[in-house]
Amino acid sequence: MSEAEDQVSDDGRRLSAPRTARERARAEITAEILDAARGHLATDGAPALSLRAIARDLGMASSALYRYFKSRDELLTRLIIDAYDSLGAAAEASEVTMDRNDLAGRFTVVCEAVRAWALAHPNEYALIYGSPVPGYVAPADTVPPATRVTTLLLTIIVDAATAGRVADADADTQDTRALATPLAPIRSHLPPGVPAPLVQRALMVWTNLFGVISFELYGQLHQVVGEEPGDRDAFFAACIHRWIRFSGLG
Amino acid sequence: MSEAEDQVSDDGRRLSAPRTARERARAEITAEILDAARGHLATDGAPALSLRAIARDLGMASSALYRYFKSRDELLTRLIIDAYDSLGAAAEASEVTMDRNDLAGRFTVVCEAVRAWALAHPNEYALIYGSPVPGYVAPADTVPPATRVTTLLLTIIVDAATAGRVADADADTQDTRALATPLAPIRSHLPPGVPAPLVQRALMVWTNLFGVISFELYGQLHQVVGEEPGDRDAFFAACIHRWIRFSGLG
DNA sequence: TGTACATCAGTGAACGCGCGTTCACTGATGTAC
DNA sequence: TGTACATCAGTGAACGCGCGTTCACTGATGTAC
Repeated sequence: MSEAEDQVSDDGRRLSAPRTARERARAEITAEILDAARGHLATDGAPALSLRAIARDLGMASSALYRYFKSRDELLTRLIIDAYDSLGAAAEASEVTMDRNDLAGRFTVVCEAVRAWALAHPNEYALIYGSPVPGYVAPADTVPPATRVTTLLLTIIVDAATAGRVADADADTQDTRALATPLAPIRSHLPPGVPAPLVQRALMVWTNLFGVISFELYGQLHQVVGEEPGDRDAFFAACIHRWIRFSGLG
Repeated sequence: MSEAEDQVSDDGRRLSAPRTARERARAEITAEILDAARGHLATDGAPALSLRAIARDLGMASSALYRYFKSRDELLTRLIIDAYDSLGAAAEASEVTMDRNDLAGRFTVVCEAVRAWALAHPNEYALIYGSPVPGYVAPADTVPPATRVTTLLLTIIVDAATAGRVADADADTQDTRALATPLAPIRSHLPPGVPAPLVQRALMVWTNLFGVISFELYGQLHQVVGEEPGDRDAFFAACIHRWIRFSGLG
């Protein structure tokens, strides 16, 4: 690892260069396995993900996969981490294009990026935000990538608070004390001084964002919100609009 | 069917009396199969639900199950319908105990009943509100029981609106026109005259309720909201409090 | 630069398992006369 | 009330399939001298 640093190839493209042909091939085939796995994810869902089916796709013996992943669970873990990272990267990429002072704009593009990613990768979304795969327990290294989107959303709302730009949190203050202990875990990751009621509101927006997207994806909006082009977009836009006001961003 | 009406037994208990021993046995064994299935659901989740495992539990040949259910999918459908009905009944039972005029109270007990049911039946909850079981398509008769909780929640908010008890929906009116088409499906099931922005807010509360519960159940609140006794209760209570205000109930 | 040895990718057979569904059959329960 | 026939529940074997994982082996790639 310490020797395999990034290099710049002759034509100037950046690549995280595996030096030997073996390492290069290994990286490529690992990527092919993951791609094939994501293909099956999209068709059959995570619980039905089969190493043998992936091997068949790639025209190799199923036992060969064990040179790349120790077990089916390790493959699943990798897919989960990659999905969180893919979603996180998409959200972050949208967010950095916005003016730092346009808090409502930053928030809006993050919500839209999350939804767009979910609609484009429904089974990867289900893998990370759907019901857990039975019998699989996510190891600890899935946690950091999982926090990227959460962090992004909370940061925006907290940025507003620290800049003194939050709207009056009205009667919220009445449960400030009741929320101190329950919200302690997340508040320990935030700068000090963010009032608990605001964190509460931010978490509600966060859960609502994924709640709406999950309902849209899993068919729960059937016969509730129209399915014509633009109907769900309009509904989602109206959600964003109200989340911004609810969390004091605009 | 037309002959198998409800009857009252000698000791006064009401039973939907199957007249013959055969019909009685059939009803009992059907119930045992469903109970065993729910047991496996709790352990292994819906995708791994196995007819053979259920048959083993009941000490009968796996082929015997086909006298009760045409296929695994039919069993799943029945479990889904029963789960929606069980949740709906729990919510309705809580709601009717409240004073009709106490809108916030009615709303609160419904939210609490839904969460309590979900925590008590996590895998049945996942069956109906989690990622869909791959390869299974829910038939039309799962739709009516699915609407019970939704109807209940929307009814309360709409009751408030028709009684002129909704708080001013402030700047909401600006997207009244944009929401007309997207929200047409659900509004066709509501009394006329309920303003679109209010329906929008009601749907946001509805999606948020299930979003919060799903996150709690699927472990997404880990390191966000405390896990000590009462922490999640307090967080949820604070959610309810804000939903009531957000939807104009109090 | 060439050779000897170590590392690694990939094979194919096998182990042991579980699954949904069908089918011909037996024996008990219900029904019509 | 008794008998003959039809209906139904349950059996056990079988079909055809798929799965994750292990193992001894071959042949190619990489490395040290």
